[in-house]
Amino acid sequence: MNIGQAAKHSGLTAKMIRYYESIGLLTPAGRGANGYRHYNERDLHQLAFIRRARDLGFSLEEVGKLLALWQDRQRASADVKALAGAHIDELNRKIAELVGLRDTLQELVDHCQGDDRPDCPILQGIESGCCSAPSSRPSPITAPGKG
Amino acid sequence: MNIGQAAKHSGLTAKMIRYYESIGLLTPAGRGANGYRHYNERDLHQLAFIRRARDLGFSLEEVGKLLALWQDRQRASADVKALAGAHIDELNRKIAELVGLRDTLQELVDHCQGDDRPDCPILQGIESGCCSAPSSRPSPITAPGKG
DNA sequence: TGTTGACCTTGCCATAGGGTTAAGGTCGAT
DNA sequence: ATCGACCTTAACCCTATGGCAAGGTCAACA
Repeated sequence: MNIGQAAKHSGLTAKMIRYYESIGLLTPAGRGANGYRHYNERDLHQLAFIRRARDLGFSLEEVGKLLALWQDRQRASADVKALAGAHIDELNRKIAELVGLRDTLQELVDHCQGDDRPDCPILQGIESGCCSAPSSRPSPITAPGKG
Repeated sequence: MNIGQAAKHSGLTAKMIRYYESIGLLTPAGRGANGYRHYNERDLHQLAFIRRARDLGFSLEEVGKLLALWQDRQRASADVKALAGAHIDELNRKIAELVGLRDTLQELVDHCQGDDRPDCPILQGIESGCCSAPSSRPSPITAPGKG
């Protein structure tokens, strides 16, 4: 099976699969005489695993560790649990951060008339740093790619 | 005042200030005979505004719009409120997404013994996509820069 | 005067997670 | 022989920022 078919079956894109191979997340796929990558059932299974781990918000680095554990029949489930637990902690940290931002901003918005006059507590709040400013710079939360 | 001092006073870094200038977020700073940028009180005020808007999680693009509104004495506060409201919506969307991921993952973790045996519902869950998979790919949430 | 160190300049590389496009090779079918 | 659909690598785009390098400037000190 070629990369296009593997992409469709796994829910990834061909680009992603090549990228994952290039960063060593995947062992290089076998190649035909024409240079095309080919994938068997086991490869598909692995791609699907990666896809779902990504869906759960694991970074590629974490996915790599999960893959290693997945393929290690001697693994201790405690290791997996620790990895997942660390990810949950990270998610909780980000959630708390975003909630803090939202609440601060919501407070400003609630005090803004939102009419055609220029007076605006939101701008004043940003200008003067009045409201409970988040303790530190929020971690970089990138805008979604484009949709 | 040179860029280093302006950076310290605003809480940004010199690098950020140059970057903001390069992308047109800031009008180019004045230069001395030696080519050094210099900043006055008004500039500092603007830098501080940007810094606090970033702290509230606005993207640089949004900060640009906020700056324009801030400097427009004819603005309608409704425009500011709309911008802030859209940002709150975006924050809420991201929060809901992260909460969904966390809950799914937490459920898997709760079912894992976490001992030295290899049996692991977490890996099984990822493998089979058993648990309520998030409806779509989570938006890319980058890891924090480095700390 | 010479040197040292702190500061400034520009510019390139890197990050995550790809999207998009380009230039070209391969394949099956007509 | 040619066409479209597929594949290959490569390269540049995005966010927002850190890091590093090579070189110019400046103030202070011997």
